[in-house]
Amino acid sequence: MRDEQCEKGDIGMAIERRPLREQIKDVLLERLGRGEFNPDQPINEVHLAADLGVSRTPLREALIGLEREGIIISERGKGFRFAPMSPQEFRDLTTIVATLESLALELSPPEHLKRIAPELLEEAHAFSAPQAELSVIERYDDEWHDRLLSGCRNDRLMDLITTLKLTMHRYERVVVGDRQVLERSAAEHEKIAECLVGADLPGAVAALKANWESGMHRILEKLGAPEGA
Amino acid sequence: MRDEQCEKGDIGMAIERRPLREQIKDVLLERLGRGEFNPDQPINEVHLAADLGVSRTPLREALIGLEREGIIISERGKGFRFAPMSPQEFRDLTTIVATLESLALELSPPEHLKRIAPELLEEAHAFSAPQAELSVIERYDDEWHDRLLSGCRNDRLMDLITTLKLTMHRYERVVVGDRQVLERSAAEHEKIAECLVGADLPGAVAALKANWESGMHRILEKLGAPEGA
DNA sequence: ATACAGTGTGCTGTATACAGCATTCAGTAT
DNA sequence: ATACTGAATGCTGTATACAGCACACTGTAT
Repeated sequence: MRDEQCEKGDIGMAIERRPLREQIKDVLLERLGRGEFNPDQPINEVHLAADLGVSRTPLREALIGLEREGIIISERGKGFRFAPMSPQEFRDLTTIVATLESLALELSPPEHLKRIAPELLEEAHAFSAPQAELSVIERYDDEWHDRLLSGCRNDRLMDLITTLKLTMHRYERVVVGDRQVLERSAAEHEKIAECLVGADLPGAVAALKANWESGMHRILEKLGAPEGA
Repeated sequence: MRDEQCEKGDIGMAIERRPLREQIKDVLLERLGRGEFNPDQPINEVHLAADLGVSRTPLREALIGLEREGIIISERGKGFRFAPMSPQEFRDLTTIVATLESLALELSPPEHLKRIAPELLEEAHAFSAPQAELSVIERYDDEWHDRLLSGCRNDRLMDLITTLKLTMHRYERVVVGDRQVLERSAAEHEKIAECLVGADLPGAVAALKANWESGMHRILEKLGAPEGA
């Protein structure tokens, strides 16, 4: 952790100082994304702080920061733990994010959507190309959605979507690397983009919601969860 | 702060121990609601901790907890401050909450809505009654909306709505006590309830959104903000 | 008068210490 | 063997200490 800090005194380099708690949050999220922590796993502050090379104080502050994002839960006397995962939670989150992304799309200026629609379509096509590298594919979905919503000027909404997606990434990791699943995703992106090219916003919104709905089913299937509510 | 803790050893009383940081959060929210803190006001941790009778550590933890809820902002080297208020932020939040409440209403079981619709209508009428006490009126809006959405079983959605409303209460305090404004609110509640009594969910959703929209305009007017985006 | 450098002060961010709590283990009674 | 009680241990939540930073003020140069 300390090795990653910028060296003080370098000339010409903008020194960005971030609180340790923010840096710790990033590291924990990265490790979580790599599967180093399990759902419902208790966190031993002393051990983890030693592992990260910091004292317990900024670690606790980082964990409290992640608590509100649904990634960590805490209970007095028992400390912090990684949040459990459940199919119901995933359904709940998907419903919310689909609605919020749809809202962001609706709030986007039409001229902006008109401008980016061809790029979005081209990228959906490119993703389907068999020569695309798998490591590129894995990040494709988030970036495509980011670009789709890049016109939305409601800052709180975009912040909220980002935060909620952080929580959902724990579930999505189940399907990373499944090429067939991601190809279906690209076909759905094409559908959305085609609607935008044709200036059919309601159609695009409906296709976006369908994209989330089918994505939810794919992941629930992988989790071995029943389809019902 | 310490005087508010339960005495250890009382017989027959369930001892609920909550971390100090959670208790501090509650106190800060209450004081904020009473107008004791101003938007954009810096927080002196040493002074505030002394004022609350605790050490800086749980206060910092509480502030970090409130940061995610948009009530506090922090910057390295400058500490914490109460979030500024801006008409644009209020617009953004209102748009989000209106959408999320509408989603919650749509997710509510129809039989539940059918059952509570008459109560909702009755309460909207009761609110219009001139004999209602002003202090009762002030809490009316939140409680009415809570009951309206009491059938929604998406826990994350309800949690999110509650959180976002915490942030919005800073703005709504501007109009508390304005009887005329709140009477218009009740008329809008009646309209929503009437749609539910008539099993017209789309109509209720539209009326709910209109309720938020007009509420937004009322508050923006009070803030002296222009109507444009 | 204005601009710049240095110093002092108060505050912030983090490390460490300590008291209390939750859990586990050992000993005793039935 | 099982149940209960008390002690030990590890961990959590909070208090305190300390180093570094941000800002205001003072003195000096132009």
